[in-house]
Amino acid sequence: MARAATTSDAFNAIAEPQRRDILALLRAGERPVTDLAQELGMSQPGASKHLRVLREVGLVRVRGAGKQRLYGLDARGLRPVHEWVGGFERFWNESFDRLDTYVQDLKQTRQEG
Amino acid sequence: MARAATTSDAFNAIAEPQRRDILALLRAGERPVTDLAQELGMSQPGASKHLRVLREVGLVRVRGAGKQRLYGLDARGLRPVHEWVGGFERFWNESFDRLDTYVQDLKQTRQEG
DNA sequence: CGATCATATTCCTATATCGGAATACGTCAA
DNA sequence: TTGACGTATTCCGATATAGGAATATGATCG
Repeated sequence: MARAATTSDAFNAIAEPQRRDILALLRAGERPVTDLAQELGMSQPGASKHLRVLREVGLVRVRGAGKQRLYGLDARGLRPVHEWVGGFERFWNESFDRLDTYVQDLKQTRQEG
Repeated sequence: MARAATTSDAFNAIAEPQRRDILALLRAGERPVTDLAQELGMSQPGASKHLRVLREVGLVRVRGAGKQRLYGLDARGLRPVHEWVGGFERFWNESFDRLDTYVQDLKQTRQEG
């Protein structure tokens, strides 16, 4: 098998830097495709494709506005990502000396299972 | 071009669910490959490959212990991820006037695939 | 040395990407 | 309708994956 689809979840969708850039831009409000493409220095089809991925994982919503289609942020899908990564917070806040001690501590008290 | 390498950064490395599982397990302390493989129901070569990716992005470090190699967590690389995602926190916590407006809009306009 | 355990790498295949170019689709204005 | 604009899709090629099987490397001990 190959790598999981970019559309399989938010983790995969935001692995692409350009898609992260798009999401960041959309915090300022809704925008049409061409706007995003120009601002981020990518082609219009390129932007459309990235937006399709973001839409499929639910990180972005579209709304027709005349000739244009306005893309807007829907950040709710990022919450699980934030929570998962947040589960490691104590580990990057600890110094490595303390981390080693902590690890040894765990080894000794691993009886609990 | 193809998708960015899984080893290009933490974002890509943690896009794979099994690698996230490995990292989660390692919070309890260092572990040898076979241990991880068995606990997560994957093959030994499979675990080794995932650990290689994690090591290349610096999320994991190894230390030889006799015949074994103990893998340990180095979560510092997750901090940038946490911070990036955290930049959207107010958007999923917000009461979301804009989103609500948008939803009402949808009811009036036509659907979108 | 030779045997054995622990781990890493290689080879293979099916699949999925990203980007560019060309093109199709959709909507509005005259 | 026609034309023009905004956007989406399709086709293409190069690349890279995850996983299984087989094998290679490494370390320890008798």
